[in-house]
Parts: sequence; structure tokens; C-alpha cells
Amino acid sequence: MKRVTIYDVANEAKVSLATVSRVINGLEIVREDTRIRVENAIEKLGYKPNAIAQGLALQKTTSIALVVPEASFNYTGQIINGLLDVAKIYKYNIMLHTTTEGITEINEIIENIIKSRVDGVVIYNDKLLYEELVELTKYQVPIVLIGNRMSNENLACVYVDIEKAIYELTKEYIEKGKQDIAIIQDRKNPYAIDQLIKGVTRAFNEVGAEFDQYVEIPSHYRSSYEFLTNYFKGKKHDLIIAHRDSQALAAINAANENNIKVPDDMEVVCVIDTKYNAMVRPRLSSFSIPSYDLGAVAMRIITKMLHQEDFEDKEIELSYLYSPRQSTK
Amino acid sequence: MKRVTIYDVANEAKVSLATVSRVINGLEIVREDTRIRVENAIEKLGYKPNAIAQGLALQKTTSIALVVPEASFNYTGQIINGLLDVAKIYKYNIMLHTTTEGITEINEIIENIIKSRVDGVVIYNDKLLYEELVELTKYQVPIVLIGNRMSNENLACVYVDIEKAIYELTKEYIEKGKQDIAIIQDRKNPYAIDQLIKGVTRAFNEVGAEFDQYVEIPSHYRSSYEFLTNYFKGKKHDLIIAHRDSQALAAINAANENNIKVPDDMEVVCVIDTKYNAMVRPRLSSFSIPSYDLGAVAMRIITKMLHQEDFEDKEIELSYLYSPRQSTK
DNA sequence: TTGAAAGCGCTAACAC
DNA sequence: GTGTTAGCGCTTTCAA
Repeated sequence: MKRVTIYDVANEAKVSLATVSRVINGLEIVREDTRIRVENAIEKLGYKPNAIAQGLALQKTTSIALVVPEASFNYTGQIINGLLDVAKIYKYNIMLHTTTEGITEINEIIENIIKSRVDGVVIYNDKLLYEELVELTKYQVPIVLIGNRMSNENLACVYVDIEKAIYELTKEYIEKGKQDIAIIQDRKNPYAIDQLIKGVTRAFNEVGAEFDQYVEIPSHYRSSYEFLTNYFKGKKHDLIIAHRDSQALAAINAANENNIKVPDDMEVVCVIDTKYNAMVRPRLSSFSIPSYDLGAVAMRIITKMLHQEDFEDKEIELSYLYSPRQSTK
Repeated sequence: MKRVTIYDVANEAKVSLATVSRVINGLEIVREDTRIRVENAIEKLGYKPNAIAQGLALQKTTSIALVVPEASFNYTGQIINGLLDVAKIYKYNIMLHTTTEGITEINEIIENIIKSRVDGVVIYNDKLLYEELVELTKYQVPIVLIGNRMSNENLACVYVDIEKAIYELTKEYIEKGKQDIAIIQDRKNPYAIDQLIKGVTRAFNEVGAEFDQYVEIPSHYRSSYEFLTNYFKGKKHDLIIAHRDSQALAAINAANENNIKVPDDMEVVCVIDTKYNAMVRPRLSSFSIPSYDLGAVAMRIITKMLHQEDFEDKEIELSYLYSPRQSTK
């Protein structure tokens, strides 16, 4: 099947290309019978409009760029699904970009995004630096940030207030007299960890105490687990706060290794979990972060920005739900 | 920063747009000093070539479409990473499409892919029907299939022979006198399950036996687990073969519930696993399917097809590695 | 080595 | 209601 253009269709239907264009775009000003003729021609030739040409003519591509950190699809999977579902509704295509380690590379991605002339970009990246965002903003492309709280002219965001979540959790534990609380480092999510620390610290400060149990570990499980296996040899806490479920699991397994029983001897919670939390034993107490919704809302916001729809707030907070399970008492 | 085009750069540098184009594309025929002038202008104006316009002029978009089933990023994540890494090297952009349930929808996706004029498409989808592939092939766009074995004019594939894998595994168990082998259904991966059944059946047939223990279960864990919890009440097998690790875990948990110890009373293996297999106890014996490589190779093949590079075979088989762990003896 | 001009496929005034 | 035509931003002959 050779490339068939709008001209071919016009010829076949004995009309001008303008008319074909009108039919394609569903403009009402076309007479019934000529519309039918055109539609038949389209069908017969198997014509599909060239989105690239349309993009050039219309100055918009109806596609948006999605930037996520590499390798962690376990956590971003739901976000992507939410985003894609909404994108489908509004007929947007998604160009997927992933960030790896290395500051320089992000500039390549930006370069790429700009060149591709997407209509908007959605970013979920825990370590995106402010300067890079500014660079992107210069090109007046609407941006929605997932996770980070930040906004301006054409920058909006959707997030969950995990600082507050952890603050409240910590307060509860302090009230129960369990003040020995530790946070496990997560190299891959500096922003999130920052929020966790802030939350715990705030709760501690309110009772005149100080938080200083930030446990730094290599971020990959194997070493993380190994480190913790040692760590728990002579030590345990009332409560361990991890960011990802995989880290919480590492902690539990490591504790187990040292005969520390979870939740009896030590409790463990994590902030974001995956479907594997339904399968592990003990099941992890966690905050149900609405990942799917984060993606869906982000995409919805982009469409609003693109269609100049008014919207109340550029910073949208989604709520979490704490779900106590078997890793806490 | 307003839209700056090749004309603006040409003006700024006092050359024609043709020259600017040459500089952008690194053509050697530009004199040193004028090249510098152009480069300065580009820098000054912050010019980024419009990939859409280039796409129109060149009749290629340097982007490829990736089609994966929704929701299972746990398993496709590595494939995507592999694909993206290679795509980066060859400067291709990725348009992400996901398939949900429903036959009709796949046609929408195809429509979309064709309209977007990607240079090629990579498909990982265990239930893509042959007719749809044919529909796509009509548009003479190079296609690479991941997982399914199939090829023709502009259709290549990369896969792992899990039929053989399971055949060999089964043979081994039969030789050990463990003939009570069951396969757990996986609704989401009919093609893979089909391969598993074929493998086991072949091994059984060779010793004059017949395989008939295909356990049908709802595919979501909750119900899967619940079903199996009942299933194992009066029954157990020598070996359970699951496709995904999540299903194997469901089986193990369900068995546990009924005091069937894995691996002592019953052994369990799965074909593809995720990073969570490093954290669960017992750790699952599994075939290490090289997901990352599947993605990487698929992308590499596409580039070969696109650059008319010759390549030996349109069907590339990657090898698996069986890793016995704690769920088998 | 550089410039002029046609063309990639489509949209959107503006005529008729 | 339909056709003509001028772009959209870039590449690529063909001349100069």
C-alpha cells in the first residue's frame, strides 16, 4: 500500500483537497452527498491523515512528553497507566522519556522534547533540578509536575502531601510512647525522603525532641539488605519508615535474620507500595498513594492548560490513605 | 522565548536558510567562518530545529511506536528500559501505546500509529491477533515482535523459547519420578501459557503419558489466591508451573495456608520474575528471561530494518537461564 | 561554497 | 457549499 495523500483522495472523489480536509475534520459545511463521496474515496484508498503534516500546519502535535526515572516502573507503572487512559480520551499521544543518572543527560532530554514540539510535558522525577525546569519553561510549553510541589506561569503540579502523612504518623507513635523512629535512606528519591524527614522532625520538635535517626544505606536491595542485616545485629527501633515497599521488605527480612520479629519487636511502614504488597508476608502497612490518579490528574491538567480552560489551582493535592497491615501493631 | 525558525537564524547570520540547514545537519560543504556565524546565531536565538517540519520534509520521524499491554509494567518495565537505552543511542523517540481488553480498541491504536507516521513499531503483546498484524503490515512499516515467534517481509521478532525451557524442566522432573505436574492459568498471557502447555505435553508424550493438569484460575491475585487456597485443601502436586512470579507467590501462600510446605511438600517454579523475587521468602526458582535484552535487541533490529542493514535472521532467539532457588528442591 | 525555489501533506482564510 | 492559495518549517536539487 503506497503512501496516499489528501490529494489522492481529492482526485478519487473529484473534489478539492480543501473539501477532503473538511470531511476529515468533521466540519459541518460539507454537503451530505459529497461527504459520502469523500468518505468512500478515503475508505477505498485506505487513507490516513498524516499527523506530521497536520502538526506542521496547525502548530500543534497533540502529543505530550512524559518524563520518568528509568528502572522504577514498579512505582511509575500506575502513574503511566493513569496518564495514558486520560490521554486516550483526549486523543493525545505520549512520547516516553526516561532519565538516568547524570546531570548532563537531562539537557539532552529537554533538547529532544523541544525539538519534538510536543504540546505539553509531564514530569515525574524526584531529582529534577529547578534550573532544568526553568530551561524548559523558557520554551513556553505547559508543564505538569508529579510529586514535587511547585508552580508558576505554565507550570502546574499534582502531589500527595507525604510530609503531613508522616508527621501525623509520627505524632501518633510519639503519643504511644514509641519515640525510637528511624527513616531509611532512598537514594533514588531525595525529594520524597526530604519530605519524610521534615514530617518526622516537625512531630519531634513539637514535643521538644530531636530527630536524628536517618539511616543511610545503599539503595539497591542486595546491598541494602546486607547492610541492614548487619545494622540490626545489635540494634532495633520502635518504628522503621521506608519510602518504597522494597526497602521496607529489605528491612523486615534483615530484621528477621537477626531474630527481630515484625511487628512485635519492631514495626515497619512504607509510603508507596506495589501489587507485591498483596503477596508478601507480613503485608506492609503503607500509605496508599493514588499513583493512578496522580497520572490521570496530571494529564487532565495538561489538557486544561492546552485548551485554555480555567482551573482553580495550579497545585493540586491528592489525599493519601493510611492502611495499617501486618507490619505494624 | 518566541518560536524561532530557520529563517530567523538565516537572517541573524546573514545567510540563506539552506546554509543554516546544512549547518544543522553537519554537512561538510559549509565554510568554517560561515558555519561559526550560523552556530553563533543559533546559540544567540536559542534555535532548536522543528522535528515536525523535518519529519515532513524527510518523510521520516525518527520515532518508533511501542505497544505494550497495560498494567503489567512489572514485567514490561525492563523491556522498556532496554528498548529506550538503545533508542537513545540511535536518537529515536518512543511513542508509548498500551492495549487494554477489547478487540476493537487495537484498531484505534493501529490507526493512531499509522497517522503518527512512526518509522517502525515494536510490539510486546501476548494476545495480539494475526489479523491486526497484517493490517499494520499493509502500511509497510517495519515491525518487531517481542515474545511471539513470527516473521515476514517487514516483520521480525525476538523471543525466548519457553516451550523448550519447560519441556526440559518437565523431562527432568519426570525422570526423577515426579509426574504430578500442574500449570496455572494466566489469562493475561495466553500465548505464553500455550507454550508452557506445549512444552509439558511434549515431555509427557515422550514417555507415553498425557498432560491434563491445567489449573484454570482468575488472573488477579486476590481471587487467584482465594481460589488456590481452596484448591489446595485436598490436593497438592509435585510441581506447580506458573508463568509470572506473582502467580507462583499466590500458589505458595495458598499452599502455606493449607500446611503444604514449599518446597518440601510441593515445588513451585515460574517463568518470568521481577525484582521482588529477591525479597520474598522462599525465593522463587525461575527462568531468567532476559527482559532488558528483549527490548534492547528489538530496538536494534528495528534500526537495522530502518537503515537497510542486512541481518542474518528475522527471528532472533535469546536464551534463558534456569535459576533454581528456594521454591524447588 | 552558497542561494533560490520546489516540495513534503495539511489547514485556513478568502473567493466564488 | 466548494475551490484556490498561501503558509507551517524544513530539506534538497539545481544554479550560480
